[in-house]
Amino acid sequence: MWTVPRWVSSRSTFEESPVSLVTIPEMLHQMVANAAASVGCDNSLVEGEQAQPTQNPKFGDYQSNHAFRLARAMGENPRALAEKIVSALVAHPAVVSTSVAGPGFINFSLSDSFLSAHLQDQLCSEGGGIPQGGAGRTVVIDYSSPNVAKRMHVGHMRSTIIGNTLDRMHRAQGWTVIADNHIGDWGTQFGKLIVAWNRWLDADAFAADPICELERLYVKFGNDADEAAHDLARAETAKLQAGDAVNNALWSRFISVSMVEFDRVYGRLGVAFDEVLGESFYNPVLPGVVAALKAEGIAEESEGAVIIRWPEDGPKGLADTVLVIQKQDGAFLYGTTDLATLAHRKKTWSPERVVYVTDTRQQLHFRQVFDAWGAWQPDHGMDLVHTWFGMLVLPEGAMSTRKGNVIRLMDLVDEAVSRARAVADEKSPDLSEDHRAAVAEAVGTAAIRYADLSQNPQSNVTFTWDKMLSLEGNTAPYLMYSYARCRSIQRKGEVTPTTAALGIVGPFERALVMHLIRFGSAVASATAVYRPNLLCDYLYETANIFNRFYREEKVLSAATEADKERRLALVEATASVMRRGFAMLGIEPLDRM
RNA sequence: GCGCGGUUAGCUCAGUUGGAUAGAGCGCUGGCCUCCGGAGCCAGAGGCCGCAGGUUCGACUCCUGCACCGCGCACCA
Repeated sequence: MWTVPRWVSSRSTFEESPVSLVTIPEMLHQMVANAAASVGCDNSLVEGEQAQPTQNPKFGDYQSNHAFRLARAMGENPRALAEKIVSALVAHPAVVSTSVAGPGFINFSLSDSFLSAHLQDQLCSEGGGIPQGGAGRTVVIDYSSPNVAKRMHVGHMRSTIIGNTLDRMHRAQGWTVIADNHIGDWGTQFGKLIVAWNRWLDADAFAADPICELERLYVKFGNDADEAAHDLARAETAKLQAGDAVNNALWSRFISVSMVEFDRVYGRLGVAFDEVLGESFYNPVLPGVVAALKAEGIAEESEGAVIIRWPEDGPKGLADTVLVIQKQDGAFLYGTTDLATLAHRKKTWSPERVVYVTDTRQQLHFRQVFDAWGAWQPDHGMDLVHTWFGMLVLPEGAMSTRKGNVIRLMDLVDEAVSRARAVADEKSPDLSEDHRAAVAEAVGTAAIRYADLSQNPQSNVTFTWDKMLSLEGNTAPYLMYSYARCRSIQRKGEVTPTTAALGIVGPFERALVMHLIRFGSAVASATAVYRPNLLCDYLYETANIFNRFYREEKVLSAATEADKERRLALVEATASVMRRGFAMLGIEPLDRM
C-alpha cells in the first residue's frame, strides 16, 4: 500500500531560504514601499496593504496597487508615480521583471526557481504552509447546541457543520480550541415531558427508540394537554428545580438518551466536542448573577421582572432595547445563562476569544449579552464574536413540528449515503462490498458538509434534497475524486516523490505551483472572516487546476525521467494541500472511490 | 416605526483591503485520440450586478435615497 511520503527539504537550513517567513504578497509590497520611500513618498499615508495575485497571467504573477493609494493621498498622477516607483525598485533574485500597466498597476513576474523553492518550504514546514498564528492562544467555540428530547433536524445542521469547520480551521492554525456544546437541557419543557411520561408512556416504544418516544410524548402533550395538565406541568417543573429525586432521575435519563442520539449524528458527520456544558450546568449560579447585576446597577426591576435596559442613545443597534434576565415568576432566561456561561469560560480557560455560531435571529441577543457582560466585567479581556449564519428554509416556507415537515438530520445523512452508494456501485463495481459501503459513507457525509460549507454562511439557504445531495460539479465528491486521481497516479508511479524534484516547466505546472503556494493565505483569510466557503473555493480551484494539469501533462508516461519525477512531486504537493484542506472541512481523503 | 441581512445568467449561488474582459454549478448545445480514473476535460449560448444619484484614475464592492423580499425588536431559545 502506498503511504504518504515524508517530505525532506533539499536545503540544509531554513535560514538559507530566500522566502523566509514572509509571504510573497508581503514581500513584494515591502519592495514597493521601500522604492516609494526612496522617491520621497510617505508610506504611512496608506496602511495595511499587500500585493495580490493577478487575475490574468498576461499581467504577470502579482500586482501592487500601492501607487494608486499613494497617488490619491498625495494628489499626484498614479501612472507617473508608479513609473517613478518602478524605476527605484531594488533588484531581487525572485523577481524576473516588473512593469507599469494601465492607469498605474505595478506588475511582477517571479522566477520559476523561486516559486518552486517557496513550495518546497511550504511542504516541509510544520503546518504545511498554514500560518500558525494561533499558537499559544485559546478560543472557545460554541456551536450546535440542540435541545434535549428531540432529534436533530436540518435546522441544526448549519451551526453544527459551520461551527465544527471553524473549530477545525482554528486547530489547523495552532489554536487551542475548546469546542463547547451548549445543549438545551433545562426549562419548562421538562415539566410537560414528565407529565406526558407519567400519563402516556409506551414503555416498549421507549425501549425500542427512546428519543422517538420522547418526541411523541412532547407532541402529544402539546396537542392533548388540558388546563389541569398544564398546571401539573408547572408543578413538576418546580419539583425538578427543587431537586425532587424522581423527577431528577427522569430528567437525567432524558438527557442521556438524547446524547446517545446526538452522538450518533455527530459521529457520522465528523463532529466532536471538548465540553458539553448545557444550560442546566449554570442553573445553580443564576440567582447570584442576577443579584450581582442588580448590585452593580446594571440590571433593574421592571413590572416584576429583572431587566437590563439600554438608553435611547445607547450603543449602535442596542438603543432602546431590553434584555430580561429574570421573569416575573422568578425563572431565569437564556440571557442570564449566557452571562453565567461567559463567567465560567473566563474563569476556567481564560480564553482570548469566544466565538458563538448561531443563526441571524440571535444577533440582537448576543449584542445585548456582550454589552451587558462588558458592563459587568469591564476587564474581562476576551474578544467576543457572534458569527451568524442565514436561515435554512424549505421551498414551501418555514419548517415546523406542527406542520410535520421537519427533515431529520439522520434521514438526510442516510439519504446522502444511499445516493452515494448507488453511484459507487455503478462506477466502481470492482471494489469490494465493504469498500463501497465505506466509500459511500465518506462521500455522502462529505457531500452534505460541503453543500453547506461552500455557500457564504450569511446567505439564507433554501433546502432542497437535490442541492444538498448533489454529487456532481462543485461538490465534495468532485474534490475527493481529484484527490483519488492523485493517489491513483502515485500507486502506479512506484517512485517516492521528493521535494528536490519540484520544479516548473510549462504553463500548466506553473499554474499549479502558483496556486498551491497560496494555500496558507487562503486558510488564514477564510478563518479571519469566519467563512469556510472561501476555503471551499480555494480547494475547488485546486482540483480544477490539477485536473487541467492532469489532462495536459502526462505524468507516468512523461518523455523523460526528470519530467516524471518533477510531475510526481507536483502530484504529491497537490495531494498534500488537499489532505490538509479536507481535514479542515471534515472530508475524508479516499485513495479509491 | 427602529435595527440586521438580501436583490448578480433560465435555476441555485460565488465574487478577499474598491482594480484590468463580473465567475462557478445545474440545465441547454457541440466536442473528448485504443495514453496516468469519464464522479472527469474542452468549447458555446446565456448579464441594465434591483432602481436612481454621489464619491474617484477606477464601483457588483464605499456613501445617500427609493422599491421589493426575509428576519429581529420584554418575560421562548
